[in-house]
Amino acid sequence: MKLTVMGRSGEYQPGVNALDAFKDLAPDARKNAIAARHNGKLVELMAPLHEEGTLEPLGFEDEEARHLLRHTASHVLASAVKNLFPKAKLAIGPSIENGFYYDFDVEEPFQPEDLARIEKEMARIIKKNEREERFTLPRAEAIALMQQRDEPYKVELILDLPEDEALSFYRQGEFIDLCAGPHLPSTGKIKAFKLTSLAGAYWRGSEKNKMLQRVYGTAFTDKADLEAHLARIEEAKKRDHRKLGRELDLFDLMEEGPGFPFFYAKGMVLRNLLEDYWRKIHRQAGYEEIKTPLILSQELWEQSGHWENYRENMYTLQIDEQEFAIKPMNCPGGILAYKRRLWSYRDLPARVAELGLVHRHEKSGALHGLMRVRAFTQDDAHLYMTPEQIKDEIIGVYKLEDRVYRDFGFSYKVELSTRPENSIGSDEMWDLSTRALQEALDEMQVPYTINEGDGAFYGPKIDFHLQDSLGRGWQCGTLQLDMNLPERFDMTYTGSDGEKHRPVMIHRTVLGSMERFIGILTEHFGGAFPLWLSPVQARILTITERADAAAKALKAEMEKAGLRVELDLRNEKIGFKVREAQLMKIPYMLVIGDREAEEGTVSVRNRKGQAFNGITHERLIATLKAEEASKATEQSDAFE
RNA sequence: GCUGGUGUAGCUCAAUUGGCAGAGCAGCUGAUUUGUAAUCAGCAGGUUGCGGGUUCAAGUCCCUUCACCAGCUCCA
Repeated sequence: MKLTVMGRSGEYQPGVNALDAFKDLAPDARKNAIAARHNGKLVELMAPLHEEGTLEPLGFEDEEARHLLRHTASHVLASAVKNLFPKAKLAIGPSIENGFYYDFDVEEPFQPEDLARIEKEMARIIKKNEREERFTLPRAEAIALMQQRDEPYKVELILDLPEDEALSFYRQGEFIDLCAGPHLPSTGKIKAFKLTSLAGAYWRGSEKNKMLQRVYGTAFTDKADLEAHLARIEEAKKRDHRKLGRELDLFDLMEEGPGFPFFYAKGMVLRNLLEDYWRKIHRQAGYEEIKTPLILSQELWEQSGHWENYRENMYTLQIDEQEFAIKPMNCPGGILAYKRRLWSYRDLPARVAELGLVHRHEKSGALHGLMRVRAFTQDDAHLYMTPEQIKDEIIGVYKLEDRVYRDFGFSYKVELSTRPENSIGSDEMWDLSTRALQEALDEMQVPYTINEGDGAFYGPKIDFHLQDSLGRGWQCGTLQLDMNLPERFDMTYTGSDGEKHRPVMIHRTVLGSMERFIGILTEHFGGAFPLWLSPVQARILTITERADAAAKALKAEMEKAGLRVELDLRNEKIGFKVREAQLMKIPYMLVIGDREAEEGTVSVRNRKGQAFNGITHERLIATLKAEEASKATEQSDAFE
């Protein structure tokens, strides 16, 4: 049979493997190959091939090959753990983005010091360059083997696999694991690895199950790549919004208010700028704005279904012997506002926005800076429409979301979440709503993934996910289609036929919550916000006190133009003042000494460290105003 | 909520086998009037997260609790 590698062909017996074919046809590529693609399909290098066709060597740069290498690394980890802790039971150990993990059931949880020991043992296994040998067994023998080796979790896994299939195993020295593969031919290809952390993780991801011990690690073919990866993580930690929030005096959390963030003066400037922007684009998109109460009666929450489905997350209180709850969502209040009067089909669609402060009792372990808090302001909106208007309204919301994320320079991922277990409403309603969302996405040709069973209890939803500095995804925008609450609250509008009809409702957010969005923004820009969002846009630095008058005059002039300016008149050296302004990531430092005071100019230094001398006040203000209006994320070089 | 880890001055971190709680930065005072990332000197700053226990003696060992960090679960 004929195999072609990078344009060169050769004749082979069926059962030849990729390693042998590369030896003849692509000896150079063989060295870096950690896997191969055979007629478009990923194969391991030692797997016998039975079909003729093309064979492509895959190095570490290939994503699938990378996963394969790290999957083998997870086997090395498991085999090292079994050597050191013979009683450890194996659970699962996949490759993940940027690394791998393996879950173990051990009597004593691992300690951080254990990682070094395990790493040492892994290094020994890698040095021995043990072969990964695949073999298959019929189901009964597979179960017997795993029982004999005392691996109850593996037995449980086998019992869930199809009954008529042979099961594949990999042997690596003494170590044997139930595994679909594919793998490296031998452990020696793992040239650089590191165990990064320990954590608990529930067996099969359910908190009803036992908590196992998870060991995380990462692996590369090159030491330098590993170093670079670890350095990148260190660098990303410097962008952590919790650190920057404190350093830049924007916001913080205190022990006295777990999950209840403080916003300081500068953080509020940023927040108010965001709100200004938000109000403007919503006005343009045909929304009106309302505000509903923080506290509403328990009865209302019973009617909405929140009491039944969301109760453990709600804060409650008693007023004059009546039960009330602090709102965890804005919809019931919005619905009451809708029901205050009669509606005509001519009034629809109605788009009603609300910056609504909600409180939710999140579990203590879930809290995370501004990303996951217990009190947050959703940039909520409720859209009421006739069934015919659904698709257009979904598209309208989607376009608004897309436009906003673009304005901030974010890329995002879209997920469609379907009916969860605890839900209200009929099957038909769920079908209809889910299909409407799907059709709208398809019509706009938006790529999305489906998140089965992750919808709101009252309807399916489309979620928009943004990433933080460490690549963790956070849901910000959401678009939820709801045919249930209109039913529950008996919402109506009068149609052209004079009859009462049921409106359809969309719940949506764009930023998600002001808090989370500010957290993401802070990390995205590493605290160096674009000029239009910078709490302080410029700081005037004097060389000596002889420049004080000129500095004050410039500040007044800039403030008149609507710019946010600070003055640093302290008796300090200019280098010191520059350093402090730089650390606060202030976009423009305006230096005034004797020369500038006399000429009526400034020396402009931007955040990137470039300095421009002899800039007139008019030019300075005009340039800054232009950069601000453009919403540019890069600093202006118009001073050159 | 669960598993593991960590809590020392406003911030970043020291403190040997249990033996007098310390440094840098920030703050205050004084001197210095300075040209693009740290001027010098002095002063002050603490129930070592909270509560209990062991001990002649606890930042250090034990228990409880709170908060934070990583992950799991759950979610904007």
